Amino acid sequence: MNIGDVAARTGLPPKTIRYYEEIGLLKPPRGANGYRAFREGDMQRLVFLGRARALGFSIEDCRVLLDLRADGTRASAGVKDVSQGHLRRVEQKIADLSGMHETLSSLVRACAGGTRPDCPILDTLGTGAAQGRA
Amino acid sequence: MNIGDVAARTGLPPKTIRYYEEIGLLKPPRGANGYRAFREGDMQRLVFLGRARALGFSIEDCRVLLDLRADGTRASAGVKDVSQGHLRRVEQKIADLSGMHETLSSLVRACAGGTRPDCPILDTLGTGAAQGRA
DNA sequence: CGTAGGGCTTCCAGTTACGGGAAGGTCAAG
DNA sequence: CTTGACCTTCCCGTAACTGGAAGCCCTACG
Repeated sequence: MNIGDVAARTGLPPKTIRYYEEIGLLKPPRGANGYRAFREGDMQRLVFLGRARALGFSIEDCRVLLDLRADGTRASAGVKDVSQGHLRRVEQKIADLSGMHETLSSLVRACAGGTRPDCPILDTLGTGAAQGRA
Repeated sequence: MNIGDVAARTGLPPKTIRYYEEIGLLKPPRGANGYRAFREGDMQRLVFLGRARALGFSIEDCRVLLDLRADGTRASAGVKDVSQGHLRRVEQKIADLSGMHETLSSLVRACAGGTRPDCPILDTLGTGAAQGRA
């Protein structure tokens, strides 16, 4: 299978697939013409990568997960560790963004938005750091 | 004031301050020795930048906000536009991350985590895409 | 007065995970 | 045999810095 077919089937752009090969996530053999000749197993790895990336796993996490999958034995513990670590980072990010969201939405609500020269948003960013929580 | 003092007072690392100058966000004059000589106004811009960045505004957003602030007249409308745009992007990000969080936490819950060779996380990532929502 | 230290300067490279685009080989169809 | 779609590699650009090297400057101490 050529890269175009694999791209169509996995939903991953050819550029991304080449990149994954470049960083060693898969090693499709080459045909006589120099084209990558993807096997079924390469496709499976790419599907795996696409799903893991969609869940926000980093490339390095994906590398570890692929190794654990290939390992076969004692996979669960490692996989769960990696996933929990990622889950915690996601939770932290959500918390950070929620904090920003709260402040931002209160600022936007407080701003009249017309042609008035005084803007509570600029005031808050520029001078005293006080800001209401609603 | 030298860059070290400014860094201490604004909480921004010297590297970051130099970077902000490099991309044109401020232009502190130089002393005879080549050192940056920060004025009060430079400090104020940096404080502004620090707060805006902490709220997640992009550098380009910050540039616009600083311009609007310097402009003086008709600031509110533009500032509100920029802030609302940013707020929407933050909301989108939270939504994306919440989706990941839901799937991830259900997967982690489903994984026994011991030395068992079968792992529902690997199974979900590797084969059929079905996954319970709780 | 010499030197040791800390602070300042610039420049270069690396980070994450690709995307855009150029230059050029290959393949199937008409 | 040419055309057009596909493939290849290579290099640059992204956001917002951070780390580190090489080298100048300034203050203080003995």
